[in-house]
Amino acid sequence: MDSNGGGAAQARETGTLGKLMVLLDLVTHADAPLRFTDILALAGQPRGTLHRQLTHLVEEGLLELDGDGRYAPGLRLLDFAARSWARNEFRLIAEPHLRDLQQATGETVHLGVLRGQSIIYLDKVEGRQPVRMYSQIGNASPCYCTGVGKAALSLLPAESLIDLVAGLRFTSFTASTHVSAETLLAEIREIADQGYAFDREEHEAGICCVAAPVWSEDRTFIGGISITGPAYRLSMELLHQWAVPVQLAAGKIMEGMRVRLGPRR
Amino acid sequence: MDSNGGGAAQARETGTLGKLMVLLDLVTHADAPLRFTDILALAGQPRGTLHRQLTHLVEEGLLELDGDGRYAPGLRLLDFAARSWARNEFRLIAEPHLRDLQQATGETVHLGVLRGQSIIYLDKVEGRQPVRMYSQIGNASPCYCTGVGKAALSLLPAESLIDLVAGLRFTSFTASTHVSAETLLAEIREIADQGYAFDREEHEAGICCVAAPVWSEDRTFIGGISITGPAYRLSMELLHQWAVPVQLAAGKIMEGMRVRLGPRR
DNA sequence: ATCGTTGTTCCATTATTTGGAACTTAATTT
DNA sequence: AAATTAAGTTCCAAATAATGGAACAACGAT
Repeated sequence: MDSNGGGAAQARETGTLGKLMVLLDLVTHADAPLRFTDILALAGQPRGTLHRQLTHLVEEGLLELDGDGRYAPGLRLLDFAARSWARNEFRLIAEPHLRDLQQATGETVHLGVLRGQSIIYLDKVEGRQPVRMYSQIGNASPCYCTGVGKAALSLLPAESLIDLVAGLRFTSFTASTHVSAETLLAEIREIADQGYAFDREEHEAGICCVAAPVWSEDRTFIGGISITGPAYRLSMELLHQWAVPVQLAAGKIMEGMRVRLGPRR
Repeated sequence: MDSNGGGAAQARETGTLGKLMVLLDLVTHADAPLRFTDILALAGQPRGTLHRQLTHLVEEGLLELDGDGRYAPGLRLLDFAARSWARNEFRLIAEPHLRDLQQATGETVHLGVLRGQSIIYLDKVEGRQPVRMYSQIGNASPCYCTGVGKAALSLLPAESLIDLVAGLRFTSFTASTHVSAETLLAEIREIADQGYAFDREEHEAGICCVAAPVWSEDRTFIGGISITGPAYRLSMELLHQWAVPVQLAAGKIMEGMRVRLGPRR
């Protein structure tokens, strides 16, 4: 369902916009279009206020209201996202290297960055597999149970890391998901030392990965890349072997960023 | 570039939100990240006001501010869009039929819906290449020079059509792009009669398509599906032949919507 | 027909946004 | 290095928009 996806409905200091974004979050996180009354219960606002807010969101195309009075996410969001994705510098620079890594290993390669407590997947390159689960791009996943997430956390300065981890609410997706700050922090330290991370079926049963951290010098992007696949095919031994190419690819991406953005930053 | 993309910066009656969305449009439509001063010039607002607005957008993750003080679209937009896309009922129902159509013809198949003056592409099924989300999905294209767009327009009641066309600003993308309301309206009438539309390299040189209109009974979705490909491979004769299967697929999608959403609407 | 539910509109009160100007910081020129 | 210009940030009284309670409509079910 919702997992913890980055702490949706916190009171932010962004005035009117913040309140509207909470609503947008509510509707986009729901499993199905919501009726006015459903939102009323969830948002806990006066009817008149909520009605106007929803109307504004609909007029702007951020939400859509169907013939049965149900609110769904608006398609304008797709337009915004398509632009945001097409032009993202980090992704553009990383793409060829992701492709190389996919070629070399034959498995699916991901690029993700840390935003708040979540990893947002920026790109994905997969083999010829007929199953197209390309919904992964744009998806937000928890940072504490994904390879890319833990790799990203290993880049944070001690204090930020403590703060972030303190705010996590752990959801146990599988038997091996971290459920305490202590064990997570211990693993993060280990990852920081060795320079790569594993996901041992911590987010999804049967799926594991090796990941390496990637960052831009201006710290706009703190993230990672990973090689992901089914556990029956990817032994821990194999994953250990792949740690090297993943780290190499990560290095090339960072080098690309330096060249692209200029040396002094 | 920008084409005309649906009339970005109109003064809407959505209060604070409308003003912020204009800014978001500005930044996402730009070809590169914008400096504060660039936005200041484009938006024509007092510095203090603009600064607070941008700060709010950044705090909400809708924009991002890099180390050089340049504003880029925020990654939270991707998260919203991924959800909005994954759950879209129209797309979910259409997908298997798009797949069938791709199999039958071997060419790329698109699903798009009308939003304002633009077609927003909701899905795309292509040959052996793995789909890259957002490569086309989510993109907004003009309605007057795409097969899906003209098919969608043919569904509008006379009055809405006139209004919409009256508001168009025609951009001549190729030699065959419609540049006047008269010729466009004439073709739309023809399309309404025959039930399918062509794009004869009107948006992009060398690319043509056949499209059929698709709509949901509650008129939440007014759109179309198309088979698209390079003109050297797709003769007009071939496109004429494909008009039948495209219309059949469109029919099945509409039938699927009826079943899914219930008969009385 | 009546009642309860759901959705919409209205308007005085309240809170937020506005925009001009003063201020700080960074970059460029002399 | 000092002076000058540009770029970015903060402040606050005035203008504007959001709020929320209540009254009003529309719809379904009994």
